[in-house]
Amino acid sequence: MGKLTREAVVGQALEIGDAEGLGGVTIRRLAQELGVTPMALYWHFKNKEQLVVGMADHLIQGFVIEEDFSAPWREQLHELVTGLVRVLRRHPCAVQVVDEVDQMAVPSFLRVWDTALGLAKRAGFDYEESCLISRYLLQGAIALAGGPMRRRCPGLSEGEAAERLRVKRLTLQSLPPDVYPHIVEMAVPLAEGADAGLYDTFGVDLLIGGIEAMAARPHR
Amino acid sequence: MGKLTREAVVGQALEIGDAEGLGGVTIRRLAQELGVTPMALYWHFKNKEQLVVGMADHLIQGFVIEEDFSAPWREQLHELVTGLVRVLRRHPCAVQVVDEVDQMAVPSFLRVWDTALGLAKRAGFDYEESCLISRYLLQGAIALAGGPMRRRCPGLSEGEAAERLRVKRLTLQSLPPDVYPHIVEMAVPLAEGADAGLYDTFGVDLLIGGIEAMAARPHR
DNA sequence: ACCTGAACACCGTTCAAGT
DNA sequence: ACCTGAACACCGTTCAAGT
Repeated sequence: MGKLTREAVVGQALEIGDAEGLGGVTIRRLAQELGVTPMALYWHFKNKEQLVVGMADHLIQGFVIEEDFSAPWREQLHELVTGLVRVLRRHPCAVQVVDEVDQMAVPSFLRVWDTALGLAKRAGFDYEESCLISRYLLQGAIALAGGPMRRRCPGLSEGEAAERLRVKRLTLQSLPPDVYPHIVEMAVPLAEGADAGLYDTFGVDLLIGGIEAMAARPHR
Repeated sequence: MGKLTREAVVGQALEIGDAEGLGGVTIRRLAQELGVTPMALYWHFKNKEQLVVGMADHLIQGFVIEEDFSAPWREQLHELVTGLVRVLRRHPCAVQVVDEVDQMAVPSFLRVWDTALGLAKRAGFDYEESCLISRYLLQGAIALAGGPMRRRCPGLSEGEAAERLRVKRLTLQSLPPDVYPHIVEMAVPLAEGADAGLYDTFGVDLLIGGIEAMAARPHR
């Protein structure tokens, strides 16, 4: 039995989170799977919140965009968003983790944020606006990574997922059509979610498009 | 002691949630404050999840946008988003509730969604795109209502909030400037969050702007 | 129909103690 | 420095039973 390190704990936590959702990540459960007492974890992490911060940091680690000052800012922003989405997609529980955590406490997230801020400034936005823009972008990327309706459900098998989807579709279809006409009509695409490729490109274009529109209009 | 009704339970739950955050809303706590056994609540709600669904439904209840077919769709969309943001702002815990709940299980949320879907169709988007657009809009509105950094912290007094803000600012300012140059530089606006008015109008314009950009470009 | 009592299987965390 | 044991104050939920 190897030593109990911060990385070992975070790794195991991510494994549980990916398999069963963040709800399954528990100090006691974690300790059990690591062959150790629950209280052992408290030497490595101040509390559970810090454990989740560790998970989030590990997740985003290794995503670095080099600031290429020759490329136009819109392309850089595009790359930033698509890159972040791709990184978050690598772990099923990533969005759940990043959503719950205090993002300002996650170093690797702050790095991404810093880059976004720089790009917003370069695009000509002032201080306050750059803050909004950057938050908007990162939040948007996370929402995109939550992706085509596959949200909030790590922790169920192949067949279970298909069954769940069928139930969701039927639920929507059996809604009263006079009060939810469009939802009933579009029950199929709503339940299934869009094609992943379309979803991503469309979503990113939407985000960047909104920002470009703001950049183009006259500031007071 | 009046009777224990669904509404009484939801009302008390919202009161706790507004004062201390959704984390304070507990079956046992709720029962205690209502002068009743925890198990009494299980006659009125199948489980805690359904309680939260009830909270969410109550929150969005009463927000209805009449479909005005004479107005252009962009104005209607604008009104939809600003209206939703305003409704969510009425309760400090609203965003937390709506974020956690399975939105498809909340009737009043489905009504808003249905309206958004109809407007997207009217704007000329096809089925799949309308699904994306509508999700994007509602998710965006919720994120906006989470607002200028006031996120995730119902449940602390006036002074505590000010202190927390000061700490946050200092934390950001004392970050290593060589690795987080822009964050350190913009620590003040980042920590304080933007002016609420600017935040909302800017955010809504960003959302609608992105959609208009997509509507204007040629579809394949 | 509406609520209680007792019990089950969980949580996070603290604090003193061991090696 | 690194981990354990015992205890505290919580959770959600089930199930049989009361009125």
